[in-house]
Amino acid sequence: MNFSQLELLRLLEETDFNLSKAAEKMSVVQSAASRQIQLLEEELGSPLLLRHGKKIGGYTPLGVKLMEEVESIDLARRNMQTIADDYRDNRNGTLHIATTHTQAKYFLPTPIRNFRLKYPGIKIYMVQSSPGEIIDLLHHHQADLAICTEKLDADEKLVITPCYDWHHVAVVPRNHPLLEGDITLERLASFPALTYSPGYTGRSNIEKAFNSAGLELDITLSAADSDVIKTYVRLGLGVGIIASTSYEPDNDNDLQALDLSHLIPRSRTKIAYLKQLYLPSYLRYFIGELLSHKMQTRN
Amino acid sequence: MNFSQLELLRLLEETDFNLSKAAEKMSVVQSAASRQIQLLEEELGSPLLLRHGKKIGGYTPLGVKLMEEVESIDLARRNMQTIADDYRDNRNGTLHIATTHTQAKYFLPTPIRNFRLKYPGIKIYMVQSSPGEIIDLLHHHQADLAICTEKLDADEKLVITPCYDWHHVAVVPRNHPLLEGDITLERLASFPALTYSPGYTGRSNIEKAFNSAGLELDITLSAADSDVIKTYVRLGLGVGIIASTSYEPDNDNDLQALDLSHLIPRSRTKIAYLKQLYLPSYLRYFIGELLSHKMQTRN
DNA sequence: TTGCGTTACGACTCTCGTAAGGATG
DNA sequence: CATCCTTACGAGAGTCGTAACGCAA
Repeated sequence: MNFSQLELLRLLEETDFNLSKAAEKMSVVQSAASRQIQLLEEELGSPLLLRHGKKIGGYTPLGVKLMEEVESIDLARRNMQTIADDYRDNRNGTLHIATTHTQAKYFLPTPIRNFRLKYPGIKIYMVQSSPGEIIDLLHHHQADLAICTEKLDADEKLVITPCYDWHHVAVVPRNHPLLEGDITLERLASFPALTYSPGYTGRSNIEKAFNSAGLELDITLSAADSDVIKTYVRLGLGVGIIASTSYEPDNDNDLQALDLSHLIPRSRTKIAYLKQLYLPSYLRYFIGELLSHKMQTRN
Repeated sequence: MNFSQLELLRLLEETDFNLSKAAEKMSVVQSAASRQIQLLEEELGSPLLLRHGKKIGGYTPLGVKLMEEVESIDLARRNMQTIADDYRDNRNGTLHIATTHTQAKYFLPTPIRNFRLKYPGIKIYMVQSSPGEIIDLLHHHQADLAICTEKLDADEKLVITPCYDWHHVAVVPRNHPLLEGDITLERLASFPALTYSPGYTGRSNIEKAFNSAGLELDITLSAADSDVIKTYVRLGLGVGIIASTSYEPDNDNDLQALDLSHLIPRSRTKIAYLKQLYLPSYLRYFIGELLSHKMQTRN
């Protein structure tokens, strides 16, 4: 048994059990990969892969059980490298952040600027994606840190820390009829609405609010990103419902924002990382920056 | 990085950082071991071992950090082997039990007999030792399961399950003056006592009882084992204080047992195993036997 | 026929063991 | 001077890549 064999076994899952592709990811030829898998199966005394004819269909039940241990070994090995790298020179390294548009554009700029001042040598990779995929990226070691609002519920493999709370605002062009009179869910529901796609940035809380009031929101346009929503609000398509943090008075002074915190439950943006993952010093620092920045966030 | 290098690094700790001995345990020559350690250090980019001249003094701080991950890898690899073996044939295997004399002689015979009926192919190795050493055996993977009363307190690496409760009895030859009148701590303390060595079989509870009563017990003889104590009680050296389970009416009818459950706190015998360790099916069965047998244990 | 996994075999790389060297107490 | 770690080098084991084969859609 050796690390390459286990890595290969792990890569099979990511490649839909295509040995050729897994071999390529390991920079070896198929035949070598085939042989290594066979050696591992021979050593353990039972087949680990289901073979339909000459096609690999998946793990055997034994294989599935073993994969838990393989994951654990893989993680520990990554940690060893991380620890050693961090020890040798904690000013270099990489930081892979997975987050949504809203966080990337409106929350992260300041923490990242502060972080760069202290760790200019760290290369930052930011992946923007949907909350569901962000979680996947964490689990597949393609991101060190996730920052988002939705889909971060109890997950025993993750450490999840609340970062900051925020609420939604309605944005409308100046002189919009909504601006006259009190804001209620009923009045909001009487206009066409523009807001986030399902699964993004507190969309679930918006639905919760209208559903429990027995109202249905007429959503004309769903987008993953506040800027798209604002653009179409400017075109007069309806009332935008976005995160308060996404309304920038300086740039958005042609729009007016209306506090909805009394109508729609507040949302909580969280930070998540793998529980067993070793955090190098710069990553701990960055998390500290995120958590301290939340204090200054307007509510 | 490969498993042998990590195993070698781990063995250094067990051999007082004697590379020659560690190499021997791996069945390789010193020079090969030396080279492998160097390759690992080179790969990680920093020294892992403190070298005083040409002598290895211990791990570097980096080395210490890495050892946690090495332990984790080692455990997962053992688990893989166990899982595969268990899957291929769960009727063969080995069961390493670490326990004390008292459990081995008076508690385990029945569960082990029952276990053998179901799993005749499993080789049972029983190590008798002191509670402190029993814990060590678990941590060093030299025992799968520990059964004892003392020293099994909260340990985050262990799963500890209560097995059965018992109390102490005083044993004396027939016609001993202690037999006339009520049993009190004071009267007990007035005779020379024979009981377990410190750290064995509820000795801590015995001390607790006498200490909190402000009494000092005159312990003439301490032994690790109930049979030795009974032997000297028969010679008239004094009053024996042993586990109730160690008094066998059939064999010990020349002695009389006096219940001390109202004087000395009850003791609890526990089962422990490593939290991260995979338990093969026969081991889970054996634990089940232990836990169900406790029901039948006389109190 | 193309794609994918397995088998066969020669070339190469890597690790081991032997043996000599050097440091420490 | 005995113990222990390191260095040097040749022999051997193990892995890889090329190439041919087998099976399925």
